[in-house]
Amino acid sequence: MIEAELFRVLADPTRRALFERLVAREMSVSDLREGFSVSQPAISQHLAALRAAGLVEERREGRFAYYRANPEALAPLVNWVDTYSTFWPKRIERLKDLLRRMDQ
Amino acid sequence: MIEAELFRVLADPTRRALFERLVAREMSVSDLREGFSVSQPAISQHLAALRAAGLVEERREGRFAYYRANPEALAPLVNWVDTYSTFWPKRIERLKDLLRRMDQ
DNA sequence: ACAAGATATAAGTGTCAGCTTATATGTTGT
DNA sequence: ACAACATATAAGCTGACACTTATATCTTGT
Repeated sequence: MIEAELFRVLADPTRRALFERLVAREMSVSDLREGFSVSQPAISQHLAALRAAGLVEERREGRFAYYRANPEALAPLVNWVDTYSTFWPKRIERLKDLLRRMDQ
Repeated sequence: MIEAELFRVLADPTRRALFERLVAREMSVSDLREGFSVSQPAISQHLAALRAAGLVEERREGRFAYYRANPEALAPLVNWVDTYSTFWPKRIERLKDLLRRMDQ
């Protein structure tokens, strides 16, 4: 049942987009605001939700707050998906492609 | 963006539980009702949502409706999870090992 | 034909999540 | 010290959604 919070938190598109951007690189709240049409408090609230789920971590530096993704927190979701995605062959091919792309 | 509907539909715990039971085996709506505290219409509504997302399929037989899971519909979710959990270094190694073993 | 059964749809309701504006808290530079 | 800045928190509003009961639709057995 541990995946419940992850599903709930990641169900929101804005929150998913924030997480995705933070996987690429660490960013401040102001950085994150760019490209989103919501207010700064909304961003902060989403970050708090992601943080409560362990999906992002915060590093404070003066008046700035830098956030970065913690993909390991996806583990329960990965487990769930692995359990129920029984169509392995295609998935293996996709994983190979993915790893090839990342090796460069 | 294709994973959006999957996240939304699977965010509901009751719906996830229904899907999980239907992965194990095909069941009628009445069968599914057992173990849940919600009404029959609620079950039907959840099944309709799962069906719209392609996560379950229906087979009619007389006055019965038999549902079964279609795990392949998880593909976009699997893809998303793989994309972002691959940034988890240990998972990369695990996946590489897995693929090496499967190449033989 | 009709009653009982299985499921779906309709309509209404309450709750909650995400949004907003306003404000608080803490920090930096002058 | 104070103004500007970066972020967080508070409070209130609104829409979406999961639920309910009531009813419709279709099927089966007598």
